[in-house]
Amino acid sequence: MTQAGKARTRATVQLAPAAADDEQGGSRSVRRALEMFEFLLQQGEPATVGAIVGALQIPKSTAYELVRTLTEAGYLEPSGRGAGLFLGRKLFELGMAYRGQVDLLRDGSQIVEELRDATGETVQLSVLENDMMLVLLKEEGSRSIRIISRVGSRVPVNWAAAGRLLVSDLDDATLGALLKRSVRQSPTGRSITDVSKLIQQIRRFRKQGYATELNETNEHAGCVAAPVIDGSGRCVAAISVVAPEHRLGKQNRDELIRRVREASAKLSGRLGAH
Amino acid sequence: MTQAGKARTRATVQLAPAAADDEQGGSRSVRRALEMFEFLLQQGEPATVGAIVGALQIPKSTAYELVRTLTEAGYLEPSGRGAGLFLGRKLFELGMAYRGQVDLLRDGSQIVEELRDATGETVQLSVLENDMMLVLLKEEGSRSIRIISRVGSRVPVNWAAAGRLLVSDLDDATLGALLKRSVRQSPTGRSITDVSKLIQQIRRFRKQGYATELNETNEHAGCVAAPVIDGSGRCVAAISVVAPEHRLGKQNRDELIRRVREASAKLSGRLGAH
DNA sequence: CGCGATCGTCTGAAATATTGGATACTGGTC
DNA sequence: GACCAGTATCCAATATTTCAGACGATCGCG
Repeated sequence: MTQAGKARTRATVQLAPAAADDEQGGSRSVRRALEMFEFLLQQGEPATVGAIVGALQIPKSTAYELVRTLTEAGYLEPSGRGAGLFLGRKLFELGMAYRGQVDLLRDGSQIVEELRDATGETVQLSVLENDMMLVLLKEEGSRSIRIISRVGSRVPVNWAAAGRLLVSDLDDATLGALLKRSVRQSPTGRSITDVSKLIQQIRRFRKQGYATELNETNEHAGCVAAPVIDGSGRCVAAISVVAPEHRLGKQNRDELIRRVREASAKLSGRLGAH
Repeated sequence: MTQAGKARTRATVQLAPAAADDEQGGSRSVRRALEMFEFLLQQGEPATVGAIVGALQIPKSTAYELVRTLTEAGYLEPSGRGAGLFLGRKLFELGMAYRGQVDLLRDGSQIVEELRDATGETVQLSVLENDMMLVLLKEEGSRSIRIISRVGSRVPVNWAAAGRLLVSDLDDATLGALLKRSVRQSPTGRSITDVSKLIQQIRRFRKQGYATELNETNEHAGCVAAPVIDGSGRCVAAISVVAPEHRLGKQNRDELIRRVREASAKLSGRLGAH
């Protein structure tokens, strides 16, 4: 067999720096299907097959074939209005099944909503994944503010109060390495990027039992976060409230801190923390 | 008659939906990956690769390959404790994205929870899909009862009060045909299976604005349901409360009916019904 | 300790999906 | 009515995945 080597004749279009998750091996079509999901997830809105082809750089015919398979199975569906496809209902069902299986989410989604209702602000539940903070749940407050993170988005841990709590379990060496890898300057340029300073701050937040942040990732907004601790004592998540600056005066802030800590303690209790 | 202008060049065989999800064509690996999801969804609990191989009847090597691809991408993940795999977090993220896009679910999940909190009973939101009733959302009540349907499960419309409302839009002919195809005897053997009787009952329920059922699918339990109507006047979903028989005495039942109707009216309003 | 059972990886031949381009079909514009 | 741009399907050659079974690694158990 002329095993023509692996000369990956990549269509030369060396566009983007090639996403890191460009693993290879295994079924190609499956990876592509997954990429389609992620593309739509990021978009946050329906896209036409043409758009998908453009974004993912895959052949038209293949894309149509894939789309058909996924659509028939309910994993994609034609957007209600307008043209284009979006994620399908089946994915919702699967997501709910996942939630039902995972304590953190099953109990967390309820507590996050309670906190949202109690404060009127946007509340998030985040975890650490791959050195970054991942927003798992978000409930919009009544007065919604533009916040940087959508559900599913990943941001460096130094961009948010919650992120700093999530890594507060690590020992100095590990933490330092993680920070060195992942720290980025925030949109507003106000977050701490110096690793040793960050470590100090993180230690303080942990001891304190909550963390706060103002204007670091978002002009005129800040957040208050508290750690969720599981049965083994590890910080597995953080609950945070995002609020506009003018509602973060001392009085309101103290109130928010109290409520956030209360909520995260409640969730920690449900996870078996003592 | 639509001018037949050009004879259908290619008899576009958009054949019947074929209840069986045994479609073929398109990427095999993708279909298999999807089957794995559905298998885990049905199981409701983690499974080993071996179990999956057995259930889906696919070659071992292929299964491992697929599992690896899916696991690396976060669509499957090793179950916390014990061995086995389960649905992964990514699916949760996608599910939430879907929810965020669909009014029915975005608003519905909130309203369902409110109703659960108000009544303490298990509340469901269901839709019609492929002749069957599909439970999209479920919130367990404080005193949980064994109910036949999990989220994602499909049951014949004659098994539940909600199901009967979901088909109440259809005209007699269509409704009759649907019933003839899909009606099954319920677990307790108590639900109506006679098509013309069912149609009568359905018409009555629709006029009444709510439906009830007792012991038909579940000994010692019953449910109360009300229709969710969208902007165009169609019944797109139904909210139902499941309760143990002893809490369905006239008084309690009337109270539940009132609350369910209230909740579904509220959701209908959010969807643009007038 | 050795046994059987399950888990997980690996291999090259066989089966299958993928690909680019041709080809219709749609809908809107001049 | 002709035309363009975008959408969607079809085709045969080819590259890729799939498959069966062999193999090593683990695990549980008497």
